Amino acid sequence: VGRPRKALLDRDRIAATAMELVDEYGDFTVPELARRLGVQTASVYHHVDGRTGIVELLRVRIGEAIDYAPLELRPWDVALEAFMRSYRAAFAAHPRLVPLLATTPIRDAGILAAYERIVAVLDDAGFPAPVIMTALTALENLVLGSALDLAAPEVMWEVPPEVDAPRLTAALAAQPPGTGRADQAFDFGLAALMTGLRDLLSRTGGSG
Amino acid sequence: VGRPRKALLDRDRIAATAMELVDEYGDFTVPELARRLGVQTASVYHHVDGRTGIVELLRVRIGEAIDYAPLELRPWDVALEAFMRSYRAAFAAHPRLVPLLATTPIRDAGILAAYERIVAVLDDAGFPAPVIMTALTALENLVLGSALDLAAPEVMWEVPPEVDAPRLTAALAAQPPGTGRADQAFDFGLAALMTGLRDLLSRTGGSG
DNA sequence: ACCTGAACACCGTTCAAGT
DNA sequence: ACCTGAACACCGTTCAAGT
Repeated sequence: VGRPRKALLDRDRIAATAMELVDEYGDFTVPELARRLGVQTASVYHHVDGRTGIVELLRVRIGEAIDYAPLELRPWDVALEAFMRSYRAAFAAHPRLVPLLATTPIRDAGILAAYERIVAVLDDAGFPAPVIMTALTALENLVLGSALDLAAPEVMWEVPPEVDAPRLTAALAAQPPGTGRADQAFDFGLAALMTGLRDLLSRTGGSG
Repeated sequence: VGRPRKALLDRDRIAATAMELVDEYGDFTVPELARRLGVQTASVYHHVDGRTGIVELLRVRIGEAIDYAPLELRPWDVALEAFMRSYRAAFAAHPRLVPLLATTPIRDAGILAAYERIVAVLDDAGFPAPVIMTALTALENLVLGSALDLAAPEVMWEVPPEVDAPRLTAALAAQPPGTGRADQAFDFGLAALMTGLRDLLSRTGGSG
């Protein structure tokens, strides 16, 4: 009872344990978290700004898991595509966290710095200024939409027996087994967006 | 006190009022809902299967707001693109509902019937069976990712003053004013996916 | 069948009291 | 500064009691 000689808790341990709970149960509560940390619920509040603050810690963690090195690659489309893959991979490591973060995308210094670099890459490549934000938003939507898909149980794509949907059932059966449906959809979407961007550049921008 | 001669509540009024609350506040609680319905909290439970059941009612409502007529159009790409727009428009009418539904996509009879028809359309157009589910998933990801974007406050895309991101700031300033950034990103993404699908068909499928 | 009032377990959060 | 124990408001849900 009273302050221990060495602190029992710190933000890192809180974040790591919350992440464990989300990975296991898809969500967390502060009492649950405290129990796992071997501490009283109220103690947690001395280190973070409420439950919201813990979710923010998890958001930052995901942001830190993104590998920004691909942005150094050239030409622009190789850099962009590789970065988007690393962005999505960070979510894929903790799919059940995605719905908790989905309301508001990551807007920490790391992501903003990455976006600054992406804008520069697109700008230098010759994209017209008015479309750059459109492209960036479309790419982010792709990553978030695909990340949500990772969180959805595969059962979501099963046709209930009482529903008569023979061709949908056949299409489901025709999927390459084992290969992740979600991964393939992301690959397809990313390839399509990249082609769209290259087309756009050759039509409206370029060195001419 | 006791049962009234005519029922005060029904599922439709519950759903409509819950939708009002979500539109206004971005969420709802059962006591809030009961208060607005002029009824005791416990009364609500006689008509729906808990709070989860109410969310399901809202999910169904969104599904019913989708216009399936575009699926009758020809050729296949016109039908598909028009349907995806109507799908997304249903979410756009209640953007703040999206995060509540995001965890699990709509899987009611209407959507399954629509997907059955889309699969048929793609199949008849000549798409190879193994890629049809990939295409369908990519399209759904686009709609859900863009719908989440609708729910995000526009402030999300502001650069905090302490962050040095001049080119991102410039790109934000170069956006066509008034025109929805979210809408344009959806348009771009949809156009890119449609082009990707047409390319895929001409390479792997077709009447040859 | 449908509404009420009371109850229960649980959650997020605060705060005075201790070291 | 950091942990505890107790407290508070609120939420989702249940249930016996009434008509």
